[in-house]
Amino acid sequence: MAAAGETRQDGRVTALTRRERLRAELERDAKAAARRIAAEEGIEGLTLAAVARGVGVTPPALYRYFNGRAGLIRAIYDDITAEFIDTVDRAARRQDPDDVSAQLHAATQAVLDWSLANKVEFDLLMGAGFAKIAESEESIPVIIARELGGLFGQLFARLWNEGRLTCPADEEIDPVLAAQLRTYRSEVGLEFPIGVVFLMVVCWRQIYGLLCMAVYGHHKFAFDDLQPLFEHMIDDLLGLLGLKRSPNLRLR
Amino acid sequence: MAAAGETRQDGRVTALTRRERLRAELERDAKAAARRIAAEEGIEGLTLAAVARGVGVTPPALYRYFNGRAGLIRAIYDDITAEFIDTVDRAARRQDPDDVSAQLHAATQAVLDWSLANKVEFDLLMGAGFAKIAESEESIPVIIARELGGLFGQLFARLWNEGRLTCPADEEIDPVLAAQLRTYRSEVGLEFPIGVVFLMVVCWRQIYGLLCMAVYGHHKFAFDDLQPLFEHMIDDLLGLLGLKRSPNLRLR
DNA sequence: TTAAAAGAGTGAATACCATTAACCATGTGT
DNA sequence: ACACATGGTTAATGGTATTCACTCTTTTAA
Repeated sequence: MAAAGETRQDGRVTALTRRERLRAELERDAKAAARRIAAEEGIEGLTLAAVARGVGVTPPALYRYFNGRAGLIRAIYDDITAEFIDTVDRAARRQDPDDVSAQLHAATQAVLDWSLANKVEFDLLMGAGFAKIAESEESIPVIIARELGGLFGQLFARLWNEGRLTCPADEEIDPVLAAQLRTYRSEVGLEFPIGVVFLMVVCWRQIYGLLCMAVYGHHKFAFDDLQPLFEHMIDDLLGLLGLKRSPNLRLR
Repeated sequence: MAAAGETRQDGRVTALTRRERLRAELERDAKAAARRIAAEEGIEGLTLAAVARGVGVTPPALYRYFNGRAGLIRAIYDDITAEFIDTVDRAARRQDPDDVSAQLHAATQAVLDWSLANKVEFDLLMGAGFAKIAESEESIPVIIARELGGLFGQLFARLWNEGRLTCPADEEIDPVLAAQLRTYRSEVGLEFPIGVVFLMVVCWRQIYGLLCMAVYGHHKFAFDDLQPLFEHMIDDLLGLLGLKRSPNLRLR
């Protein structure tokens, strides 16, 4: 019976005790159930009771795994962030490493596609759901900005280093805005002039607008498919960076 | 006691019976309480029980006034829409009637200011809250777009009629996008070429992005005050329309 | 090997909430 | 004065989060 002596000092294989394995499984299943329910019913329909039913356990049991409903949401928030960043990162890496235009294009398209395919998750990461999580936690606000900003920032850095960007000089930027850009730069860990940071923010502001239009759909009555508007936007933005649409774009 | 014979055939003064007056008052108070609670607690904290407490009545009584919680939210949605449009409209009308630049600028600033001062309401009108209401109701999706689109559309119409706009010709626009623009134009009731409609949508996409950044605050860690970014944006957008910032702008 | 400790689940209890139904008081109009 | 519509009540149902006390099992240590 007690033949389960897997736990070795050298953590070679099956270094997990039975309890740890079951715990990991239930935690994984609970988060999966939570995401499925949230996607189907919306975030307000995500109840501990429903998750408990989904994994065949009573609601109080979930308190051994998450800090209540808020803790569960926070837990899937972290998963979703990782998944989102990974998706966008993969889309960029699928391009020719020297084709920055294609990488920017593909990454942006991936952001739109993921957001449309995961509306509830988008709301949690970058919409109203974010605000609720952010007010209770301290470290949250920077996560998504740092990860996504870092990803796009690498591409902007390459453009800057190649001398292909035209952007305002430090002195031309309004002092208040300049201070904000410096804060952003240091939080995200970027290493180019704030004029380039300004370009990033201008691009993001436009992308984000299209994203919210797509996800929240208050113009859905006319713009059911936002791809045409996206095509125009991406050309605009690439132009702003002195680029043209790459002929070698690979969208999976 | 029954001396309340106000109801005349000619509805001159006090054409309201006692019951009607009390009903109107409670409905008004309930909606006011609901908006106060929503602003303080967030939309998910808006419960019928809390509203009932606020107006000194038991929860079931509110069912005589609203179709449950969803009906109450729908009711304040209509109020909020009217208030929002009125606010923006006033800001535009406060300008010189011939100064279209100032009117556009002031209206846009008013949109930002109102959104920041009424984040929960913004979410209801143009964010995640909208999507939830829209899926149950049919007429909803067009309300805010028609009202706001009509308001800005008037100004774009003047610019177009004065021949000051440069925009793509009908043939230059991607057919799918053109169809969407025509749908939008007819729903909102605009009367200029779809190239001008395209300009409107491009502007709105950018404004909306800044709004969502401001309201949902996922860049708040660096851009606490979005006014500097707004200033840049408004110059960009006015430039896109062949305008310059008006020296006669009046922001209340 | 065996006993203590830690962990993970349960059921019961509390306290909210929405919603419906039955019922009662009162204002309204004939 | 009387019938009726209106607007409120209480009670009941069923859903939710959360805490607590308790039990069973696994793990760990003597």
